Amino acid sequence: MRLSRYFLPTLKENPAEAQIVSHRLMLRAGLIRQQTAGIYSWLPLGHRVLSNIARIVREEQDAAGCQELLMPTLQPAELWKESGRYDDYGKEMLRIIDRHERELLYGPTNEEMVTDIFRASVRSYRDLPMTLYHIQWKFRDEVRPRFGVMRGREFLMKDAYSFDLDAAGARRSYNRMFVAYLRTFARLGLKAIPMRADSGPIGGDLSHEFVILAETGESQVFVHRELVERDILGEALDYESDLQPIVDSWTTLYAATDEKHDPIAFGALADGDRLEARGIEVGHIFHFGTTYSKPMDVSVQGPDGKPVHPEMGSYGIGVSRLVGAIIEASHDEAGIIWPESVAPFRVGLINLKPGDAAADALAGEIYAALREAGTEVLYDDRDERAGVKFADMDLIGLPWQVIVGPRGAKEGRAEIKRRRGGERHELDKAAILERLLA
RNA sequence: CGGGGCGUAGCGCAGCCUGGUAGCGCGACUGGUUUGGGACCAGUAGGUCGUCGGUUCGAAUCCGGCCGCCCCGACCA
Repeated sequence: MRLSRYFLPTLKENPAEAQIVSHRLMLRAGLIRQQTAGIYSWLPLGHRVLSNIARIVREEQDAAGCQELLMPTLQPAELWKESGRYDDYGKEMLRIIDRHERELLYGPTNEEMVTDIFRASVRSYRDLPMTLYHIQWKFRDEVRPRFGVMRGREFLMKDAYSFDLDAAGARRSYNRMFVAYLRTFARLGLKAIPMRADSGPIGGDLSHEFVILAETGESQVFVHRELVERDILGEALDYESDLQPIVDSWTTLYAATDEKHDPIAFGALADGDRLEARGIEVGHIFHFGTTYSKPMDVSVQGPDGKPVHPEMGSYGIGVSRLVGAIIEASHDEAGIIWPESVAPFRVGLINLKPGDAAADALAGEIYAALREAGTEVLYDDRDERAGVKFADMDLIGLPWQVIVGPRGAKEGRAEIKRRRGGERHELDKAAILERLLA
């Protein structure tokens, strides 16, 4: 993509409404624009990031055996009256009346709807276990939206719902999702720590929040250092196997948000193992048993011919929130530093002097070669001063920069710079391509 | 929902107290000079001063209603 033709409205100054760093950078880097309180448009660059995150979430859900579907944003109120939540949910639920005076609502979550879909078509225990998910916009009419996309009213969320025959099956589904979440956040370049959360009406230990570590996080967290150092992606994984040992290995080490913090237990850890940090919640998994399957009268026929209410769980990831959360966890004074997996482009190619024959030729060749190799590259071919291009490129945070100047170009050389850390090398074209395409 | 703040050009702000017909920086556009870290000179365009009403000869400015946005708290993926 040529930057001269790309819609990338960057801002030199901080918009007054943005207080936290991710919000400021998202506005300045041309990722989003606010439409009204807590509701944002995603500009091309931001949309690419959002799509990349959704793609990774989807890949890991599929790998864990979940099936994607897509439920609507608008839901009939009847479903929520069935479960009893229509009155319970309060003003956070956006209620809508259509032309026929039918009551609708903009879904804040989809337990009722997925349960309705399930009960309409699933009859036998043989169809279980089943986990369905979708990635869809949700709306919660927060009294006070803030922090940009981290706490918007409209937000993109992955929500999954598991159906199992019994509690043991539900635990297996829960464990699969637990591990899938660890992998998902790791692939997004984040350190995510599962933390015990309030358990549901059933009690038990099947509720965890996934909190990523970021210096500017909103809440204080206390964790065993080993949890931060583990590399889940480097571990072999078979979703068909018993995952309980893996889950246990994560849940037995100390990890708590400040509400759940137990200073005595934490204090008992060795000095070097105690880690206090700031965190942002980006996911929540939750077993809730038959909370919906009973009142909504869902059952499948069991092996003995008798009806069974399925055990259910739900599992959320805040996809749009993650864009902000990743920035909170990965930025510097100059701007965003995208992890490679979610970067809107992998390479930013700067031609310092468009119009210079040697620079144009070399930059053009590198651009073509990268594109041919399938690498996403944003080519800054604008007629701007060097400083502007450097500043913009640092701001938008692409992982690699290739800088072609007239002097080096004459000798066939350009500079390659890693955004994270700023390390740079002047190399010839072949060496640059080799580094980027290795 | 309680408390506080703010709405003036695309962005950041001054002007308001003490009414007299709107200004600065950045950005945009044109021309020229520049050219490896947000250049310089000259020129141009761009504002129903959130909105409705009141006071006044005259309102961005004073008074009132409404709308919107931000911050702190309570609440939350």
